Amino acid sequence: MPELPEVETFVRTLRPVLVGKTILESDLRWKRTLAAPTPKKFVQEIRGQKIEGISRRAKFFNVQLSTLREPQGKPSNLIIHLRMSGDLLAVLGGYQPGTHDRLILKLTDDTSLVFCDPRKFGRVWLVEDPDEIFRDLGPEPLSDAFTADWLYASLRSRKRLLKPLLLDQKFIAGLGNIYADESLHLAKLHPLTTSDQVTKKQAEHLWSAIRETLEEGIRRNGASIDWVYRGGEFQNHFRVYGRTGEACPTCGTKIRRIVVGQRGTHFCPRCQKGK
DNA sequence: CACGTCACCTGCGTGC
DNA sequence: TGCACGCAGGTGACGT
Repeated sequence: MPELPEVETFVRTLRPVLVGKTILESDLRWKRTLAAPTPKKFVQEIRGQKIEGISRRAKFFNVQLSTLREPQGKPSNLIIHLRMSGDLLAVLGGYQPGTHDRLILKLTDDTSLVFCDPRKFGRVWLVEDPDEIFRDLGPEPLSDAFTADWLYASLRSRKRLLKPLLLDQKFIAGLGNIYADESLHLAKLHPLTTSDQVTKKQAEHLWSAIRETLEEGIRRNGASIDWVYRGGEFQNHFRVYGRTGEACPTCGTKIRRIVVGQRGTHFCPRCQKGK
């Protein structure tokens, strides 16, 4: 489900609800959802931990915890990735587990944190050092580290198709299929353009297109599609994603769909030339 | 290093 | 109505 703007929206919604609460009990309902440590260790270690903060890195949640139980308990981090169909919600009052709930954390103040994930692709880690998970990620596209110069140099230094490159989390962290297609359309770049043939000017356009698209996604509280997720309204402002055969908002040409790197890819054949 | 293919999973919409 | 099929917001492990 989520890309950077959706995760960011979740973080902003969950933060005021979760911070300060303590985890009383955990209910791991699908073992493979837990990537590390072992279920036994996880259930033992997470009990009694207090939620100090919640932040985002790329499409990951990082829930920072501190142990109140033992005097020298080490601070740890609950890392969550929703992958395709995951959902994370805080529920007040008695909670009855649903069919697709994979992990439920019972918190103080009669609150539950529910990780629901129909397709079971989502993963949860409990680690001391979040960098263990984040180490190989590329720059945050909304941070100062992501500059037009950096993007230009990085595009030129490899020879990759733009679409799969934008989806590569080691290159830039946080874009997914929707925001990659939308960014390429805004930048007027064909998804099959080879990265080493992008001009400086095009790189600058792509840089601002990525930022604008992500910022608009966040401003609209993310995109809600299909039966998963709710709340956002960016889906009502897609220019190309999921609009195969409809008119390009810029020039009216019919949007085309091709498959690139096994992913559906939407673009305007008139606005996005170059292949 | 870059690319293709498969695997992991369930559920929904479409067309016969 | 039933059923097969294609599609889905992601990523990692392979092989070439």
